[in-house]
Parts: sequence; C-alpha cells; structure tokens
Amino acid sequence: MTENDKLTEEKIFESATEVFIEKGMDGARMQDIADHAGINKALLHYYYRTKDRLFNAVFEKIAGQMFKKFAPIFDENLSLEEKLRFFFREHITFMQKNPKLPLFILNEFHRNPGRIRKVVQKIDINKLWTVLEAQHKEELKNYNITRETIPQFMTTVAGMSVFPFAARPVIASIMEKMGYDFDQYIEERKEYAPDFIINALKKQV
Amino acid sequence: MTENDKLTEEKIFESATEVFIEKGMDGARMQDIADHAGINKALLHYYYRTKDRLFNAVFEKIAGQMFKKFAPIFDENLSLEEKLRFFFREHITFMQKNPKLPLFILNEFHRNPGRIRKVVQKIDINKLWTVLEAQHKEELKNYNITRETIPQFMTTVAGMSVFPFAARPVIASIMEKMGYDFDQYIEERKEYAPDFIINALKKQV
DNA sequence: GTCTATAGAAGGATAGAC
DNA sequence: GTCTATCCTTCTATAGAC
Repeated sequence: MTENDKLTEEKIFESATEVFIEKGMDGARMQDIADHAGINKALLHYYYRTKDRLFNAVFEKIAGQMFKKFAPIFDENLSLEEKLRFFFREHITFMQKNPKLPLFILNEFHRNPGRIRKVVQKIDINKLWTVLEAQHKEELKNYNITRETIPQFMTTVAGMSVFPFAARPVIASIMEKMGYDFDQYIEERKEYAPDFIINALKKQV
Repeated sequence: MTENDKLTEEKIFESATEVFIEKGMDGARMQDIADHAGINKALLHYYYRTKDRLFNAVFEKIAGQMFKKFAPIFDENLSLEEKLRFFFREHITFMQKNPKLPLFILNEFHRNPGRIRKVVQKIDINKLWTVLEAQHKEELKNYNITRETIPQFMTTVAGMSVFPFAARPVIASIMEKMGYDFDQYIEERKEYAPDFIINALKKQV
C-alpha cells in the first residue's frame, strides 16, 4: 500500500517532470501528465492539489540538480586548470543526459523571478570568491582574473557550457546544414572549452 | 482611413510583440494584447484571424532582426579582430535595447523547431566559412581556427554575447548579492568578450 | 473598421462512488 | 487510493449591430 503510494506518486512526479520540461509551465496540460503516467487526472490533484504545486515540486528538484554541479568545484583539491577541466567534463556530461534542462530553467526563472531567490539563497556565493582567492593565490598571479572581472569570467565559463544546450535547436540545425554532427561537437567541447579559457586567461609573458 | 488602418494594425502588432515576448506563445492572452493596444479583442481577429497567425508574424520579424545582426560581419572590410570587436559592440548594444529577445527566440525555436528552417534558410551559411577563409587567409595562420573547430569558435562567440541576456534573471540576482551591477557588467562585456576571444585564439609563439 | 455579445472548446479542479 | 462524471472558469473565435 504505502509501497504502492510511493510508486504512484513517483510515477506522477516523473511524468510531470518530462511534460513540464518539454512544454513549460504554461504549455503543459494536466491531462498530458496523467496520460503519460497512465493514470487519471483526478489522481494528480489527490497527490499534489494544484498544477502550481506540482510544478514547484518539479522545478525545485531540477534547479537543484543543475546548480549542484557547480558546487564540487570548491571542495576538490585541484589546481585552477584542473578544476576548469573537471567542471566542463562533469557539467556537459550531465547536460548530455538532460539536454533540455538549461532552457527550461532559464525560461521559468524569467517567467517567475521569485523562484530565483530560493535557489540562489542556498548557494553561498561569497564563498566563491573567497575560496578562489584563498586556494589559488599563487596561481592567480599568472591569470587575468581580478575581483573586478570575476563576473565576466564566471559567466563566460557558465555560458560556454550551457549555451550550446540552450540554443541546441538552432545550432544543431545550422550544423546539419554544414555537415557537422551536434553530438560530436558537444563531446569535443569538454576539451575545447577549458583549453580555450585557459589560453585566454594566461598572461602573455 | 487607410492611414488609420495602418495605425491600428501596427498598434496591434507592437502590443502583440511586447506581450508575446514577455509571456511566450502559450502564456500570452489575446485579451492582454487587446488591452495593451487599447482596442477590442475582436479586432485582433479581424486583422490577424488567429492567435497563431499573429504570433507567427511577430516571431518572424523578431527572429529576422536578431540574425541580421550577424550578417554585416561578412561584408565589412575589416580585419578579423576588428570584426569581432564590431560584432560584440553592435550585437550587445542591440540586446541592451531588447534584453528579452534572446530567451524568447531560443524558447520558441525549441517549442516549434519547424520555425528554424525558415530563418536558417535565409542565411547563406556556407558563405560563412568561405568568406572567413578567403578574406582572412593570412590572418588565420596566426589563430587557432580550423575548419574542424569552426563550430566551437562560432558558438563560443555567439554564446558570450547572448548568454548573459538569456540568463539575465539568474545572473543579475547573483550579482546583486555580490555587489556588482548588471548593466555595467554588460557594458564592460563589449570589450571583455573580444579581448578574451582574441587572446584565446592567438597561437603562442 | 470597430464594438458588444456570445458561442464553443479546453483545461483545472472537485464530488462522490467504489 | 483510484476512478467516472461534472462543475466552473478561462480563452479563442465568430456573429451581428453600428
């Protein structure tokens, strides 16, 4: 019974996740989710009361997953270069398995900016710069990274990883026309991105 | 009369543009658009028959504007470095005036991949590499750009320009918490991005 | 060309039986 | 806990008067 409940609830949650990611909050239909889960519409309301609550449950989990991928960077005992390589490998691999998450998250953040606080609050952002400064004091001398350009640097890193997936439909379409393969392009990006960034940051001697 | 018609039609079109960009196709309501234009709902249908047609009209114009910004690059008689600087200055300035376009476009492309063909077809993509190769044959010898890495290079350029706007809600929220100003960050990016890329591409001698 | 009124369909939510 | 049936609101779209 309780075993069965869990199964139904999870089935609903998983179906909702898929449908919401594909169609977004506004485009998703409760009927779609019910069909997808192989159950009745009324059951959705039994477990989650409203569409809004169901969506929130889904969104918080997903957004959490996405941002967690940024965290280990600060705990690993690696050099700056190794951290960059580690990040792109892990983050891009995660998105290969969940290619539609980036656009979904960016989109729903835009639709409902209130959601951002919840997620951002959980991350100790100030730790970011502190750790960078403390753990890599010596290394930073060789790179063009300063307190002033941290936002530029961080968004460049994030963008090089996320943008190809957020813009996948366009990029894949253009590449197809030019004879490139999107999946291979993504695979290569795990190396290209950190190489590119490290090159850009190195101070010319 | 004909003068007035034009005005009404344009007013509808502009209102629709604003509402669609803000809420997306699924989230937008014909009533919102009518209210925004200060007219009656029925008039929308008189001019555009259906919500779908109205949306398509809006989308095609907007997507066109966005991609046009990439075109002049190939006609200008500039060095590769100058083209990069030119692109980031123009493209980012355009998005400063239309900060919500990028996410809107990426999103609707994802929802309706069929739209992509229409836009992509208009661009002579093969010309891209041909021009690059022809106009900058000598310069390319000094850069890490090959036929194989063109996709990596192009998407990196596009991403450095577009991503900050697509992810604006998150980025702005994080920056606020850290004491940075988003608008200033964007302004600085017009210089930072081309500097960064040129540095990354230069072959170490 | 512009309005009011309304048809008609769709979707979220609930009542009630099992 | 799960289903069927149904309510009620919302939204697109049209009919018809001015």
